[in-house]
Amino acid sequence: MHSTASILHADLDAFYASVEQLLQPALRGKPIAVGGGVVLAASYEARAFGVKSGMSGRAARELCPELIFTGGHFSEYERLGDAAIDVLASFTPDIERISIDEAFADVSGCEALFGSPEEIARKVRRRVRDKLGLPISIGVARTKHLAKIASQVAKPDGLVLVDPATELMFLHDLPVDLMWGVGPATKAKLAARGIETIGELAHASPQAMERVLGKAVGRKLTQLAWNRDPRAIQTDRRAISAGAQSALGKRPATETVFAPVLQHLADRIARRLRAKDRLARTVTVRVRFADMSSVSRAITLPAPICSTAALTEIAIDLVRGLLADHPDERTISLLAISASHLGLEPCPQLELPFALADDGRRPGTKKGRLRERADRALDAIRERFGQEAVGYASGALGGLRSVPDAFRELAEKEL
DNA sequence: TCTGGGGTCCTAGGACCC
DNA sequence: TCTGGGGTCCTAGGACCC
Repeated sequence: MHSTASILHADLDAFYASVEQLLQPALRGKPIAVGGGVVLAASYEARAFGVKSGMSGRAARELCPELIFTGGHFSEYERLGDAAIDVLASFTPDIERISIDEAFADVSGCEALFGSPEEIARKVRRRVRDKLGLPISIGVARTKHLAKIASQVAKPDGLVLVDPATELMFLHDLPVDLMWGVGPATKAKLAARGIETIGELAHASPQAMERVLGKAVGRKLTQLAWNRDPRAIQTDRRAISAGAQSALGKRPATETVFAPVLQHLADRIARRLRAKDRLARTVTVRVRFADMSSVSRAITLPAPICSTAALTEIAIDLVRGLLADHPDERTISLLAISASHLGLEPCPQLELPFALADDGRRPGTKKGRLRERADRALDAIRERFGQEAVGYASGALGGLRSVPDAFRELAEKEL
């Protein structure tokens, strides 16, 4: 790790909402929410009323009667997010992108060319403001963890540089839940022991922390509380799983309900896998019931898959078994599929037959190959004529999709 | 405020092997 | 009759992040 503060954490402020206020000047300075049925993003003016992303539109309106809802310019989010990261990348290639609106950069060694880390941060902020019209907050510190905290403290539209000489004074006064990895559950466990600041966590017994929070979390948080963060910037991170889910409201737990939804979810995932020549060996399904409790089932296959049909059948099998184990649950509110154990090899096109049952789940078998070909043909048609041109069970879902596909895609990680 | 969607990592227990 | 210990893979659930 460096002894100087050369890690930047840059984070666009209320990104989707800021883009809408940029594109629609009438919305500037007003409480706005992107979305309708559900709040996908809220402006700072709306957040002041307690409006948060994920909230139902109705709940948000109750908190803030003058809230303005707007549709999203999803392709603009992608363009502007990329452009902001490009500004950062014009100073250093050592960048780790966390999401559409957030990235780390290590600018050690850039001093001669561009000035101190603080000067670089100022330039980035000015350039993003001047060229793109968007507010971006930046934290500068010696470690990733502290830079991230600094950018949170800097928000909105600010810059915070943490001097290594006084970093613990800065860190230890802050509340524990500003730390990466401290959410509601951990915060409550710590509060129960009288720990509310990062300094109090730092001075607690490490053994006690490991007992209360678990070995890994206890150890990690103790280290981070002393700003001992060994993580370097990771420039190319690929996803280790790909999933899709859909909230259903309240629907009966019957096959006529879950099968078409699972087929749609499986198709979304399998298409992404094929597009990147990836294969999955483990399939996990999750069912959430009416009371919001959820249960999962997983299976690891002897050979990996990427066909929509195979993924669909396996998911349906798993959900059938899961529901059979929960006969009292008659209502489901969400279905999810996740594919993991991702291999890199492309789906075989004409390969050797695997010595396995010809159930279509093995890409190397005859049936598997036919499915694979049919899928690729559909993928090609979608590529040319749009995602809705042909598809599995597209009609069966009706008005189910509460969130537009374009919004889902923004959250997808590179496979 | 009855709660979207895409991800990552950790834990604990069981199966199985040597 | 009782029974060690380490390693790896798998499953289910929980917590967290953006």
